[in-house]
Amino acid sequence: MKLPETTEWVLHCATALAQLPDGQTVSTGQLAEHFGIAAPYLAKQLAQLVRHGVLTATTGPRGGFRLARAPGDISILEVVEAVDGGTDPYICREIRQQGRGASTPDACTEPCQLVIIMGRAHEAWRESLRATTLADVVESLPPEVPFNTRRLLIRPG
Amino acid sequence: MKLPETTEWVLHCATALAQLPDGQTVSTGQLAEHFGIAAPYLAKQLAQLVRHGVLTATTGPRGGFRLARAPGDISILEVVEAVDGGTDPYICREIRQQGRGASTPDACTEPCQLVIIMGRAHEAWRESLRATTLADVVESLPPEVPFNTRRLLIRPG
DNA sequence: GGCGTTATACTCGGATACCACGTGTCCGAGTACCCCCGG
DNA sequence: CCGGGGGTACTCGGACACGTGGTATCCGAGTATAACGCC
Repeated sequence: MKLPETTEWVLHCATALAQLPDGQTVSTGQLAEHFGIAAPYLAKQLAQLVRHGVLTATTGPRGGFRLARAPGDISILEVVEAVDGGTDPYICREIRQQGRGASTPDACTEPCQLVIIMGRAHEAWRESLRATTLADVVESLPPEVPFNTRRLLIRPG
Repeated sequence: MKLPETTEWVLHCATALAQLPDGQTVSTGQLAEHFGIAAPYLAKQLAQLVRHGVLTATTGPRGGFRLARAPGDISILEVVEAVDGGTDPYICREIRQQGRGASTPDACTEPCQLVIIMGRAHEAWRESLRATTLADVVESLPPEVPFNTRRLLIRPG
């Protein structure tokens, strides 16, 4: 079980955007250079965040990405599931109804116990990520980090 | 983020083994036929469980697999991590120390906040799965299921 | 009839191909800005 | 000096190859069993 490698990218990008003044846009190229990662692939992931309503994109000169809402209204879960897809890691193919030991259909009115258990665990994971917002992350950073982020990402002019 | 498809296989196999009398062994072929799945690939996964100390294997005629410990001492987490590998889904490559916006090393004495958040969520997931044992699963099954399992998996002779 | 030996058949374990999804890259469509020209 | 129009350069968005890890399969090593022959 593993998340896409780009999860770290988008989390850091979202955190960086949360440190900027409202309405400030940052382009893919800026973010890629800021973190030392491949720009085209990053663009693909940021587009995914736009599609899920986490970011807002602006085209043209001085365009780029910005948070779609206030940092306090965007949970880590939203960012992670936007890039990952948000599908349940455990999928039940109802093998209890297959093969020689298949249960009768009337014994399967209740969902499989294992699905319930795995689902509870996944929901615990989601709940844990839902409890933290981008604002919380920014709050817990060393004070000099937001200062540097603003200095480096706010475009001259 | 997704678990191997075989996770469902091994969970059901472990549950089935937990329904049998102590010491009773079941071969790969029996389990494969019981659930209607591919035998060779299932064997590979069961070997994985043996390597992680969840099952015990016996070779030769009337051999096969059985639980390594009592059902009440084997958690769902053990089974899942045995087949999945148990690695953290989120891996931190420390991109905060890379690129133009790299933080100074002395600002990185504390681990990245995002790692902590993601780690907490993963631990919540693990804790949820650790709380349930195979005995709990068997307990919650309809009464006729263990009866049928024993009837079908205990070998004649 | 009892015991030792041998042959057998059944079991697991590791090594070997195949395929899908994540990874990485590119080029085209669209738009806000800026400059230039005319009034 | 002011307003409008066109060009330009910058931006995002979708379409196109590549590689790694999960999926699927096979065959060989090892062992408890069972039969058989001998004592």
